[in-house]
Amino acid sequence: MALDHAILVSLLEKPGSGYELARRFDRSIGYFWTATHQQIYRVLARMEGDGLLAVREVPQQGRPDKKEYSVAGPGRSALAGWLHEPIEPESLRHDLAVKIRGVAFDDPAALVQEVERHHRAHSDRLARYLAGELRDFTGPDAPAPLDAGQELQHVVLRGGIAYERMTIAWLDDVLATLHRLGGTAPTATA
Amino acid sequence: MALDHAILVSLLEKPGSGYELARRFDRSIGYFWTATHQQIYRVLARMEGDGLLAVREVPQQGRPDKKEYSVAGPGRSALAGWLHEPIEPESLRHDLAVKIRGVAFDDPAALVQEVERHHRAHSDRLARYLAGELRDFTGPDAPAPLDAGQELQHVVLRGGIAYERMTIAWLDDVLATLHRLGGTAPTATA
DNA sequence: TCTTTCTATGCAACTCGTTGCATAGACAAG
DNA sequence: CTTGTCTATGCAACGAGTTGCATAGAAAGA
Repeated sequence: MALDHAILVSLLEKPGSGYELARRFDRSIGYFWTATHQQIYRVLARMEGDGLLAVREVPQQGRPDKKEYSVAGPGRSALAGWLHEPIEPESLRHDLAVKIRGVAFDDPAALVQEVERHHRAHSDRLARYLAGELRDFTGPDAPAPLDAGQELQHVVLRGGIAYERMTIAWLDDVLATLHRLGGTAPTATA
Repeated sequence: MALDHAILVSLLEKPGSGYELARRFDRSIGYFWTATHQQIYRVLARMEGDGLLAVREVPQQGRPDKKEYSVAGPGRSALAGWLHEPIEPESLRHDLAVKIRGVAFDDPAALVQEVERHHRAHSDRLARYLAGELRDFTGPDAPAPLDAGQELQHVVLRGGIAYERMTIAWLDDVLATLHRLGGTAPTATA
């Protein structure tokens, strides 16, 4: 049910339409949560039906009307309640690790390109995160004293950055291991 | 569909029953994948129906009979095919990060205990992983020259260790941030 | 002009994953 | 002797998440 709460947080930070939420989930919220527009529209409809959200039809010129959602009183209470409930520490689901162990029954060299591809993808993400950090929190154009909300956004972003750095270092380790096992020289990455 | 492949890898490493698989998923495979016995039984039944697995009824004394599954030829091919397909770099789903951003609309101090609880859980996991590493790979009782399969298991375990270390460091960062915002002294953790 | 792209919303079908419950024999502890 | 725990398998229902498709107006480019 955490998508519900992610939506509540995002709408509290700024009201918006399902479409806008979907794009936020591709950007800042995407550091730690992903969702497709389908999921989002479905959940918005349900939460509005339950009275957690308020809708406002906003006519626009040059583009279709949109439904702007904002958090209603009961939605705020629901979020507050959830914040005080304990949640389980999450556990990983890492496909690539399955592949790595599977390659014991196949050719280790075959996985090198795949690992390099992931290495590039994570390096790209890291670059995007670092650019965002500079823009919003640590650069010259960032607000001088950050408010509480911005401090919290920053610490979450630092988590994303730490995750990408850790993953990149591990993928280097994986490449070195595959190299040792397969005798294949790893090509340069990033 | 990666559960299918995780099961194939696990059964190639060693054939076993659904019950045994469920326990492996709580242990070594659990470094990077989780599954309940329900999921496992359902997937085993489907894969056997598709001819990917072979079953053998094993009568046991003092306990119920079990069905020992092993990988059939088509299962091996299916795994090999998947190993050569590219997969998407995974994206995170981190409930705690949602909570952290949500606390901007609540009391930051309220989250301190929750974060400390997660800190302890990850410290415990790290300790278990390190103990496993010593036992199976780096300690005096470990096999002296590791074979390819063990090298691959080790590099995956190193990934789990790196993940837990990174997470613990980040939770320290989160606690310090909450402390700064809320003026609440963080209590000692682990 | 025609195609593509962007904004904006949504249905239908499906797979994946979780939760609760049921069964059943063997063993250990109270 | 009853309760609880461990092995071992499974059904039913639900909720979460993905994929494919459909619609529709406006703008931009070939």
